[in-house]
Amino acid sequence: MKTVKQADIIDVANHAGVSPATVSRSLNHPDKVKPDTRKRIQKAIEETGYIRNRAAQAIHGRRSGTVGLIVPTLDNAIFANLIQAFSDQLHSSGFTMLVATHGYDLDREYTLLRSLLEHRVEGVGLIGLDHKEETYALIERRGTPCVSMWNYIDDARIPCVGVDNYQAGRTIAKHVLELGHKDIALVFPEARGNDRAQSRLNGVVDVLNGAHVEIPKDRHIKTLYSIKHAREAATPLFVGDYIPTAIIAGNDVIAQGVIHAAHAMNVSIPNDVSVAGIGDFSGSAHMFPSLSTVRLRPNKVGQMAGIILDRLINDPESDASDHISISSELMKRESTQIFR
Amino acid sequence: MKTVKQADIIDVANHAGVSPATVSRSLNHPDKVKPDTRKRIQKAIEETGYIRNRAAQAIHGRRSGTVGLIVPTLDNAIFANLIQAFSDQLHSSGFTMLVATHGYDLDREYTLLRSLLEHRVEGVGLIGLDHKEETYALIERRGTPCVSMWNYIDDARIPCVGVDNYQAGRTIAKHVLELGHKDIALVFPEARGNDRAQSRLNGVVDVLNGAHVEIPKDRHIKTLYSIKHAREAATPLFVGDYIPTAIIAGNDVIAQGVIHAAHAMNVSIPNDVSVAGIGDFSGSAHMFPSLSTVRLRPNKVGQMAGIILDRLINDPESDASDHISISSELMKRESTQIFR
DNA sequence: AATAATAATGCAAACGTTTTCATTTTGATG
DNA sequence: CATCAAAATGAAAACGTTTGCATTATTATT
Repeated sequence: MKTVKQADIIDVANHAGVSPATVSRSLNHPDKVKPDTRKRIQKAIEETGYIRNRAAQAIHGRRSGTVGLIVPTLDNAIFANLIQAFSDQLHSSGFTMLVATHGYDLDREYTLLRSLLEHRVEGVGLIGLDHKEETYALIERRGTPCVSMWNYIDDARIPCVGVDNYQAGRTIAKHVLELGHKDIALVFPEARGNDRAQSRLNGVVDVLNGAHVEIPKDRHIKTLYSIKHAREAATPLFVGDYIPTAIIAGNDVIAQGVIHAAHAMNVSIPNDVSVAGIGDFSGSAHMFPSLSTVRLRPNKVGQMAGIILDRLINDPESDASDHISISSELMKRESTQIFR
Repeated sequence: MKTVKQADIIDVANHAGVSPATVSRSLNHPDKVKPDTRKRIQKAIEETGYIRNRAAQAIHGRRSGTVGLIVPTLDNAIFANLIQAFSDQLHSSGFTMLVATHGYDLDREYTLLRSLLEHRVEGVGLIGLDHKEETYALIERRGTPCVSMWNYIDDARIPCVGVDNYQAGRTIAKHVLELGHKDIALVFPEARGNDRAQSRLNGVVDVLNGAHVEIPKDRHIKTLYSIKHAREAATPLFVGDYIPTAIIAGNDVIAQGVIHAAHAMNVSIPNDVSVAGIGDFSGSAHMFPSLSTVRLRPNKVGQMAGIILDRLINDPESDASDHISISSELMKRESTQIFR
């Protein structure tokens, strides 16, 4: 590729026989230039192949037209919906999205935030509320509009719109209790450094303890976030006579792993054991048996977060301390049933 | 949020008692400034909370440090792996990724490309090879480094690294034929405007026709890309006596829908009907029955595309016409068996 | 100690736009 | 046709950096 000299605004101006100022105006305030010249300029733009340089605009305190999004990973169905909705919403407000992923490394998250700020993003979206002090400090110091997604917490330090994971945990635990189960096992991802998982777990445990149901240590399994891992991790639950009557999984993927483990051990779901997930991922409704779970509506979260961020950016006077909880709902399906 | 005056390089310079030029050098060519002053500058940067303005750098013909990625949608497991690997690879070369989605609308894709070029991305990644003439023309006119991902075609107009979807189609069709099946049905997404699906379909059909196996019209089902849709679309295949002995699905999601349809109609997989997919999505290995499919290795594609794009950007002399095919492999699992 | 070479720094121009202010053109009004 | 207001345009400064060149400080060499 040879680096061709790209047309700039001056080339266009010369080509159209006007001053650069007029070209600029024609682009940014079309009503301020005579329709006739505007047409001439338009023609010159096409003929020269001119494309505005946003860097040069941005330098004038003008808007960069970008927002940043920092997520742990893209490679995860959980976030896909969320990000897509967030992106769509902001795009409809004229923003382009800069995305960076940190792979659950909070140090890296901080570095990425700095990098996005170098690009002068007008706002940032973050996932969750578990961030380094430096990260919070940087956002506050610069006054960057910011919204946290996915997790909802009452007293969050930054505006957040999310699922109330704690509530979701409570919902599914109540469901299981109401079916009459007492011998309950938990299969959850490691909660440290993952506030979503922690909140769910808290919700579940609080409800169970409230009903005087204790979970012995060997019935609280920790697993990684994959079907395969969950399957392996859950298998010990199905050996011997001491089998729980219900299992609550930290999310639907894990629940699926649990169900596979049960099948492999010739344990019938839900006749022998009820299994419940959290999340209602695409597919959960179509599994066999279909999975009882809690619908979290990530696209609503993303969309709402986009709206909030847009408001924070364009109307800085607006109350910056929004905390929006997107309601979740129990999806009772085949994988849970009454304890006989 | 009140807009605080953010520190610029001059503030830092004053703070450190040096000239702006020295600050700039200290940042960009640290070896060119005395360790002592460098330390002083570093301190001033921290105290003022200075963050470089990349727009101002970019204006100097310096690099913007961004690459653009335009995808149909993020909300799709197919692309998740791919994008993540692409992003990781480029991040390790120091780029930040600008992402935009067009929702399978090629007009919008063109608009997005323009928008990314306004941001002076140093390169762009696209999905597939089906683009508007304007899109190709714009890329060529500006000489923007560009790589197309996911689909591999011999004579592609731009560098591409992808799965050979045609080959994948051939592979799975051969597998089914080798098992002895002759009564074969196809369940594919609409191929128009989707060159990946089209290539797969071509591969399948070519092999079948080569073996003189014809697919009657009513055994070539079209469906949308979702488990639910595929399930509904495939159901008619299982009514009556005239049931195929094998079904090839355009991808694993559709295959899963087909399997659900079969179960619902009391048709046993693979005893009554063999089902094969394409893609080997996460989960396909753990379904019941586990799905025979073709592994496409999207992460390899993303990674390789990142490498190519980096090379195209940093070494413009390099041959720009790379066409890399990532090999796929047959994953024989439980959902297909020999025709008795 | 004087000189030469080298390292460190500063000055000012440049990058591609936008915008303020001044100037010119246009059109309306008397 | 003269005058004035309004509309359209241009000239030049500004934005926050980087960099080539000039200058000054430092170190090595004799």
